Parts: sequence; C-alpha cells; structure tokens
Amino acid sequence: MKYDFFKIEKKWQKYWLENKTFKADNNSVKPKYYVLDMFPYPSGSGLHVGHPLGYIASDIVSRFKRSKGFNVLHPMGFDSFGLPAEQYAVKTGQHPKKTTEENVARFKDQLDKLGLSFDWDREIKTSDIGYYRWTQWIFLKLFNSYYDHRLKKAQPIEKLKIPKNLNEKEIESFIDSRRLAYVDTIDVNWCEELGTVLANEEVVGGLSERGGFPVIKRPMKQWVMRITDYADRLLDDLSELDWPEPIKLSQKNWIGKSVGAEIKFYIDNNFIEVFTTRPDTIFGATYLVLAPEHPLINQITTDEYRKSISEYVEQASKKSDLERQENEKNKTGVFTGSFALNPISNEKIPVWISDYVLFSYGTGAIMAVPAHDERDNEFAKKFDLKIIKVIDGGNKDECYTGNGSLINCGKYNGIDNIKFKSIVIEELESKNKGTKTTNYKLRDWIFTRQRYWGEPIPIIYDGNKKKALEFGDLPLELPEVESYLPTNDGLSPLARNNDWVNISINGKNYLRETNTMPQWAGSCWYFLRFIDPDNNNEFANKDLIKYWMPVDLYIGGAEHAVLHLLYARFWHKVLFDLDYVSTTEPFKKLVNQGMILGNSAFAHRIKNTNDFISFDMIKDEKTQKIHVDVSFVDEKNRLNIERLKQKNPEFNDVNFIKGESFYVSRDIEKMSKSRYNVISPDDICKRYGADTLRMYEMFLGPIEQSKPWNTAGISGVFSFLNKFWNLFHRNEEFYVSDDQPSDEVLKIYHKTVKKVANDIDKFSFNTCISSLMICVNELKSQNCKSKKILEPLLILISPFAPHLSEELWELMGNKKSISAEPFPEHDERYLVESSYDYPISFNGKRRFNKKFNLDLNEKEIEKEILLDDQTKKYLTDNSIKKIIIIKKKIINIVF
RNA sequence: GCCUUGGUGGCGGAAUUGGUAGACGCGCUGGAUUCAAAAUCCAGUUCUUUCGGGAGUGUGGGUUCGAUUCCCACCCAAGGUACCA
Repeated sequence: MKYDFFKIEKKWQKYWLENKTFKADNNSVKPKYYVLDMFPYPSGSGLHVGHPLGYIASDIVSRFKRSKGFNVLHPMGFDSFGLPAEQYAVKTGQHPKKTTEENVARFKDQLDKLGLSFDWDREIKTSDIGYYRWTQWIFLKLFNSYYDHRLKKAQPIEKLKIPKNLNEKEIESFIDSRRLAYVDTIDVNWCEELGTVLANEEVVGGLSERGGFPVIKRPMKQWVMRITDYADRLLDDLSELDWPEPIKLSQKNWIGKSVGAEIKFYIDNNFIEVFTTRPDTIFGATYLVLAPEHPLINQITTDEYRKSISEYVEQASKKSDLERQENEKNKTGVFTGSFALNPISNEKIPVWISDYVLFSYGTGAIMAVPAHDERDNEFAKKFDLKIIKVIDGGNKDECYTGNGSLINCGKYNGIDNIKFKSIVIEELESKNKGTKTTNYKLRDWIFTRQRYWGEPIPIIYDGNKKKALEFGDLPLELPEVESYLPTNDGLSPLARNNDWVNISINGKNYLRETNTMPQWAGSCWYFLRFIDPDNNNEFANKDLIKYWMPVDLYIGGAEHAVLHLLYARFWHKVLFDLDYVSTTEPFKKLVNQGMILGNSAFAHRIKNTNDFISFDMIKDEKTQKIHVDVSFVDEKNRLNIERLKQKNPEFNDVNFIKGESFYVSRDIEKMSKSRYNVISPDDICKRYGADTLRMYEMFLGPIEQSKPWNTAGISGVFSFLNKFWNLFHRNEEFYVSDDQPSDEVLKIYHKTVKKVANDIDKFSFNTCISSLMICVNELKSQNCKSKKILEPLLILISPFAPHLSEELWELMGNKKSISAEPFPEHDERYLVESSYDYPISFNGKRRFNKKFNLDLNEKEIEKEILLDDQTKKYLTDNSIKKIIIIKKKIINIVF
C-alpha cells in the first residue's frame, strides 16, 4: 500500500470534526492546560505558509499535553472587526459583515486542512453580536469604576468619596476625572482632503500615507482609558511572567517609569515647575527650557522678546512630530527675557523655550544641566550658555553622564552624587520648593475611532451629560448606514444614521455616542470568552475561569509585543480588581514565533530600456530589479518566460536577452502579494500533504527565529514520512510482528522517547524531528517490525504527523483515536563517559579510564563517582573542583 | 545614538549549556537498480595537504588541562526605539 496522504488526511479531518475529538472538557478531574494562539484577523488574501507556523507549534504542544494526561483547551477564533474590511466596504459598498464572513470561511477551510486540533465548538468572532455585547459590558465596567490609589486597585464608582461643598456639575466632573474610561479633548491627526482622522501610523512626514495630503493636529473629543493608573502594577507584575526577555523589556520601556523630583523655579511671584531625574545636578542647572506649548510663556516673556517668542511658538505649532524629530541634531530655541531663581544655589538663570522639550512629558519644562546631559550640552554650546561641571569624572570638555563626587557645589563638595539626590530632595521639600515624583512615558489609551466596523460605545448624551446604558440595553447593535465613510465633520459613519443617533427614553431625547472602539478592544479579553463561549448571563462563568485561567501557553508574533499584550493585561487587572477573574495576569508563558520569509525572484531590466537580461549575462549593464512571480522560476533560478507572459501580459513586448535559459536573481524578503513571493499552504498540502507541511515547517529551524522558506528542502521530510509508513508494511501489505526487539533497537527507542519529550517541553521541535529521523533510519536498517516498538513510536510522532499516525494506529487494530493514548515511558540506565584523561573511581574501588557502564539512576551516579587518590596527585585543588563539576555532565543516556 | 537578538560548511540549522564541532535535512559527487528517466538504495561531502598532518565556529585578546559555549575590546547583520529631562 502506498502512502496516500490525500485520502488519509481527508478521512481523519472528517473523523475529528464529526467525533469532536478535541472537545475540551469543562468538568474534568485531569489537570488543565490552556494553549492559545493569537487569533488572526481574517484578511482577504488567505493564509501563506508563514501564518500556520505558530498554529502548528501550539497544536503539537496541545496534542503532546493531551497524551501526557492533561485536559487541554485549544480554541480558535477571529479578530473580525477591523480596517481592511471597512476600506473594502468604502470602495465597493459591500457590507463589511459579508466580506468578513467570506474571509472567515476561507480561513477556517485552510486551517482545517492542516489538521489542527482546535475545539471548534468554542469558536468566537469579535464582530458577533453575542461577543461584542460583552466587550460593551466590560467597557461599562471601566466607565463605572475608578482606581483607588491607596488600595492600589479598581473600585466601583459608587465607592468614590466625593469632596463636600460641590454643586451637581462639579460632582459630575469630579467623578468623570476618576473614571477608568473617560472623555477628553485630544489632538488627533485630521486630514481635510480625505475627510477623516488618521492613526499615527498612517501619517508619514506630515502627509497622509495614502494620497499624500497634508495632515494637521486638531483637537477632538475622544474616549480614553486611564491605563496610566495601572502603570506600576503593569511594570511590577512583569517579573512573574515567563515571557521572552526582549518583550518584557519593550513593555518596560514603553511604560518608561522614571523616579525624580519636581522642582519650582521662581520668577518673582510666578514659578515654573520642572521635572528632573537628576536633582543631584541642580548646582549645574544654568538655564531653564520650556516647551513651546507651555501656558506660562505669555506671562514670563518680556516685551523685548515677545515678537521672536511668538514667531517661534507659531512655527513650532505647525511642525509635525516627525519634523521636530528631524531637528534632533540641530536644536533651535529662543530666550524669553526672564530669569528664574535656582532654589538651591540661588543663582539667577535665563529661561528659554525650545521644541526639544516635549510638553506631553513631565511638566513640559526642564532645568538644563549642560555639563551632564547630552541634549542640554548641545543646546548650551549652540547658544553659548554657561556650562558648570558639578560631578567629577569624564574628560574636561565632554558632557559626563556618569556618577562621582560633587564639585562646584559649595558646602556639598565631595559628597557622592547618588547620596546627594535624597539630601537635595529633603531640602527642597522643607523649603516647599520641590517634591519627589515619578513619571511615566505611558500615556492614557485613546480608545475611540471614527470608523464603522467596530463595537459601538454604549453611551448616550443628554447635552454634555453622559449616561451609560444599562445591562439590559446591551447588546447595542451596530446600525446600518448609507456610506461607510466618516462624515465631513470627521464624525464616525454611525453619525449618518439619524434614526439611530436620536433616541428617546421615557419621553426624553438623547443622542448616541457615534464613535466605535478600536480593534484592540475585542482582543483584550477573547481568551476569557473561549472558556465559556455560549454563556448569555455572564461573559464567562466564574468557576470555569478559575479552572482554566491563566493561559498556560500563548503563541503569537512579536509585533504585538507592546500594544495588544499591554492592553489585555490592563483589562485583565481591572477585571481582577472587580472580582470577575481569579488571576492578576492572563498569560503565564509567551512564545513568539518568527516570521517565515519569502525567497523573491528578480528579473533584471537594463536601465531606461525594455530589455531584460539574464542574470548570468550581466557585465557592466546598469539594471533594475523587477519582481517576478516565484511560481514561474525553477530550482535552478530559470524563468519560464512563456508562463510569465501568459499571466502578466505587460511582459509581452519585452525583449529577453538570454543564453540557453533566462536566469533570475534571488533575495530573501518578507512574504507578500506585492513581492510575488507568496507560497500558499494549500499548494504544499496538495503536493505533499498536511503532515509533511507541518513537519517541514517545524523542521526549518527554531520556532522563535525568522527564516526563509525554501520548498526544495521539503523532499527530505516527505521521504521520511514515506519511510515511516513503509516501516509498517511488507510487500505492499500492512505488517507488524510480535517479535521481541533487539537491544540495539531498544537503545535507540528509549533515547528517542526521552529526547522527544524533552524537546517538546523546550519548544525545540526541529531537533525533535531530527531524533525521530535517526530513530526511523535505525529501525529500518535493523529491519525492525516489532509491534512493541512501532506502537509507542506512533504516539511519539502523532503530534507532528497526526493524520498518518491515526491511520496506522487504526490499521494496527485500535478502535479509539490515537490522541487519547498516554505518552510512552522510557527506561533509563546510564553509560558514564569522560573525555577527560584522568581515571575516575567508582565506589572507592574500581578505577576507570574514560568509559564505564553502570546500572544506576542519575542521583546515585552523582553520589557514587569520586576521584581516586592517585588521580588527585596529578591535579591542583582547583582542577579537582572542576572535574567534580564535569562528572555530572558526562552522563550519557543510552538505555 | 541607545536597547535587544544573532554571526558555525554551498544552504536551513545541531552540539546534552565548558568535554570528539558540523547531528538531522537539502544540495552536490560517485556507485547500484533501470533500455532510459523518475523513484529508491549504498558510499562520500568544513577547508587544506607533499596523505604524516595542518587550519577551522565574525575579528583580536584573556581565563582554563580543555572554549562555538565564559570574560574584555572591536566588526557586521536583523529587529525595536527615538530629544521621556
């Protein structure tokens, strides 16, 4: 019988679906294991071979954990609200819901062909009304909560203590100022030509990414999430997470906590408050700088300088953030004419304004210490301001940012600068001229989008007064609109539906909030809904949450290192504080899969001509590289010109200069449609089968690493699976024997069991497959057909090649699915060997050179092996210590 | 600039974390089978060599009986970040 992967895979995919083989049990005595993939946005272009990398890895872990006796939850869903479907709707008028549904169907179809062991009964889509109802519910929870800084947790808004003597309006604005979801007027990117608000990523150099139209900052009312209240907890709790260090680090940097002081510098009766992390350098503060947006500028500018200041302020307001950044090397600024009093040294120092100081960070003003800060140093040198060195160290004229003892600090000279930090803060606090403070880079999260295809915000307005919808009013369904474009006033498309916007409750008229939530909202809590997806009374049952959470393994791309993972952690902590979930963190272990890169092909066109020249013939010609579809190029980089012309008619009148063949050059790039280098998993499945694809993707290299796709190598894995299949056959017939396996075979078998179990735990799937290959080659050369070996070997390989193993499992006469089988145990005996040249004694009696066999377990070996006296004679004490360390590591398992 | 990760054959990548570098796979070479091809199987494959060896894990040092692995300096590549005081 030939290995007919097509028939086998179809059969078992159908079987798993019909029998719900991978249904996760909500009532189980087994230990639980929750494996989660970052759910995809169902884009129109379908999957390429890079997408399934993470899904295959998580599937292997799921299947492995099942065979290790865990109750595994491995769900999948779709992050189905989002921009592309909406843009497509704007272009074609087609409802995003329809596009989304089509794309989801296509994604599911493609995923199913890979034999992934999802529990599809738990599928969710963030755009389903039964789902976003609860997203809205969580929004209301945030709206109706505040952060209690004393208890360090969120509390229901009813518990908020309201100061006395406030009138009704003041009470309301006080409550609003504490809500975790609140409205604020914020500068957004507004593009007049496109009539829409753009995200920061959509603005390039002050122009819109699409069209290249000017973009201006414009204040608009936005919903904002008070994530900054959670900054400390989001930072501190990182330490308990088993996440890749770079991801933790980028979250840490994003939160950007810095401890320092706010210091008042008086100008007559006015004062300017600055933030600094280096209060110890206050004696070196020779001038102040305010951001151009600083509100005090008008008051402190003297008449003499008023003109130049207002010119500078106006210029700065026109600059985009990007333009400001470009000036990093060439700082600009203007003197205000005022002088401020240094509260410690009592020196009068000039006050400048400059756009190198950001209004949005700290107090929007700094004390400049040019001797010990690079930026201040640059500015001072350019405008010829005083530079006073107050910490000893570094070269004479260089800016020194390190530590040392104080100089030029009057009575404090000689003190260590780190000690001086607390001294100076104490002194400032006693004079009421400064306090110790902490600042964060993290900003509150702008939560609204002027879009159609997102969750409507369940808030209504009575004039400016906000009213939250009640639980019974949910879900607030997304209304139909005539056009998916934002209105000319920059309002969301929802504002186009007047019948929906104007509502009347008990005879009173209200207006609805027309903005929608950002795409992040749905992905902030989807892992909770998977636990109890059909619950109509709660977002998920509390006992079930307690059983399943936290997510034990979360696999996804590193592009979500900051935003998604930070937002999800934030919501989870709020839900924890309000007692809806049982863990402070949602994701215990995180693994980032690398990207699979495409191997692009380029034809070379001679510049300014329509002549294409074969890559091997290029000598001095200047050429341009043009992408050509990789499916028209063979392994030897020869281009099939006829097929290219058929598919891309623009090549019809091209003159191809070539020898026997036309050669292209190759380069590794990201996989994308526009680079014509996309390899679809469907094609690979058709030619080699899903099992081969799964194994090959894992065999390519470490899961975290980005690596180029190369279809040529897949034949190795394919022939391995064929060999494996043939192990179970003789003369084209299925055959296994009842023979006792030989010692040789047992040795390699036990070694493989141990290695596979270890390597899956370490996510080292490529080495796992290598050892399986070695094992199969060995069994083949030993001609081993023993059922005693082949049966457990099937269980070993089943996470990698599930269809093939199910088929062989059935041929062996088993009735149940192989996925229910326990993972085999392995025997351990040890061969101890040392590559070190000195003899080692065992039990104080026998001496060995280099190698000896022992029938011991690991612990016994550590205890029993000692160096004998004769050996010690040759060695120093230091070397003996080292040998004792070595002896632990020379243990080799063989059986 | 800063941070992070990495640099090993023609290629993807191993090396039990300090102990025979190059496992496993691709490719390539030779052979068997075949009328032939595909497929399959066997052998070889880091470089160099006067066939004794010699060199070799980005470069240069260091620690060690022993370094791909640890330490120092530098070079290169990829990703992230950007005047955060």
